[in-house]
Amino acid sequence: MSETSKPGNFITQIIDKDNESGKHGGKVLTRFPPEPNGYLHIGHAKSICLNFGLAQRYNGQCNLRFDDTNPEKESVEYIESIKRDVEWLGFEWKDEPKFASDYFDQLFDFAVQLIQAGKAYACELNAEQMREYRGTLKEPGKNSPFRDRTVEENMAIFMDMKNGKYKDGEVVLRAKIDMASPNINMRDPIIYRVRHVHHHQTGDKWCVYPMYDFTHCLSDALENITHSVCTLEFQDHRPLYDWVLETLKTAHPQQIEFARLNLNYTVTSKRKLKQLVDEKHVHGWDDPRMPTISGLRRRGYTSLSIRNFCERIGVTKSDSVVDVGMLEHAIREDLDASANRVMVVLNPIKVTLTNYPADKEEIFIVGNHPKNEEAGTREVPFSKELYIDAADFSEVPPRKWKRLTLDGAVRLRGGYVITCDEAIKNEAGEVVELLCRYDEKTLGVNPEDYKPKGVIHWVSAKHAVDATVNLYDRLFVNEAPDANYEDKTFLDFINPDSLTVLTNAKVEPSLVNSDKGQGFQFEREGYFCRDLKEDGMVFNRTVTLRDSWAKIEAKGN
RNA sequence: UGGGGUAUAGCCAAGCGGUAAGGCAACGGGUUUUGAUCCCGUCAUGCGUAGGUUCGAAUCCUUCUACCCCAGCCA
Repeated sequence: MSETSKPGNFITQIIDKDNESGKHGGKVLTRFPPEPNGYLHIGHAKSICLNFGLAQRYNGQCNLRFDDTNPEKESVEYIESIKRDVEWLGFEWKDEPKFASDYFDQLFDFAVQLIQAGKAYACELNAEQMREYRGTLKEPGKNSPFRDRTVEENMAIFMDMKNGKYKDGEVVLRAKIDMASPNINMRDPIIYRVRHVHHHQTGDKWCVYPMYDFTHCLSDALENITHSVCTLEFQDHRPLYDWVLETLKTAHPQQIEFARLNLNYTVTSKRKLKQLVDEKHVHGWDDPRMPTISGLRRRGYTSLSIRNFCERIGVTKSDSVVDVGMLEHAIREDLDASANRVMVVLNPIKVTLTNYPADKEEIFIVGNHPKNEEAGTREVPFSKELYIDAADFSEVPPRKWKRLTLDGAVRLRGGYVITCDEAIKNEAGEVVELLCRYDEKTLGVNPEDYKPKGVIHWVSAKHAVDATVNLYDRLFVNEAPDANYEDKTFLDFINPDSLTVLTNAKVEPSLVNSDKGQGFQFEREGYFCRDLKEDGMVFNRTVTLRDSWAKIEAKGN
């Protein structure tokens, strides 16, 4: 049954109808079929959530299949990263991961069947001639001079192709369909080519490799896939998909196309992502600024937030561009509920409490989460000298200022109310230290005769731990870096401030015991996570908190 | 008339002949020891255009328009 609280889409409607008519015997078997030629990105996450989600919804299953028919571009490193990413997203594929290359023998036999049925032929047109014979979008193509070879001749050549008697590019095997078809994919498409290269799975066994259009439909059929979900650009390939399966009389999965994900301020094309990595505009595929699954993970995105995001954007056939704000909302929502709060001073300025004993120390018990008691408490040490953020003090405060200022009082989060008496400056006129008084009657209670302006975070200087904090911002300053511009490429839109490294941050001591990858809310600053790779105190900003003060400030006071 | 698709708010998206869901964003207001969260409220007489059918149309028909994809021995 398709009983579920989750909203459906046009694909679930198709499946519901299939289930009513008993088309696939009520079974649902989907597949996620990446080519292992790069790392998975947020666009793949949409496809993964869709395919595995469909399987879950209908109590079916989903295969992970590597579409590895073009070995030159592929590698085992990519295969491993893809498995890791799919698993991390929280999905389980049916049985062992599958490879199109597992079917090379059967695919070869299918090609032989086509030849024997007079539906495929060996063609020795070179690439340039092939293009000429293909025709154009508006003009029909013309038949290859090799189109009417005998079955025997085609068989002999195909065997010679397989046996290495041809060099790369000398001959191909083509399906014999219709050179005048208005659909270019049907103009005798190439189904096998000669390529003397090592394959990461099959080694040197083969020097002929099947093309996508021949491989994909048959792999689906061999696995008894019921619904073969792919992106819109394959719509024109569906007639060929159906032709191959009908001609070979195999099982016949239904190809269904949906719109791929586009995100503004982001590029999601493997070619461009690879370029960012190769040209070192970022520090690798898992750079936290990358829209790759591994980049998002290192940035601090949770798999739940990505799944929620994919669910919310929906599945349709219309090209659309989703606002990255939606992604940011998804991670804020998850982390607000799940991340423990902690105090970290990003740009420290010293505060000395003139009326606090020099040798005194206190331990405050502070809640880890404002709405979840089960998150427990932690000990936060307090002493005479503290750090607060430079941005939390202003000598000449703007209107509506709710932070520290001369003669102003403010609550130290989880601690006392303090009042600032004096700002000490260096020769350059910059404030380097604040002399304040604390009100000993204000621990846990509000003062009776005056009202603190606001609440700021802090850390005890003596107990603070130094940390490096990577402040990440969006990688591109242009909403559509991917679009075609006359004189600019996406590289021209790279945000020069996409990464700001703070090396002087002061974190509260409890953070020393954090785990790599663990997410926190640095109170009043944003959500951060301990870096997955670095051993020391290195934190990455996942996303800022929503900031209504920034809006007020921007409007001018 | 090359073929294949898509058009609902700033963005995503429900809707499937009975009178425009929801989310994001934005904007007001309330609560708050995070300018966060949370809560309350506002936000399409309108569904790409122009006609038609109908008691009734975003939904059916016709016209036009805009945008996306296709001429790899890539997937």
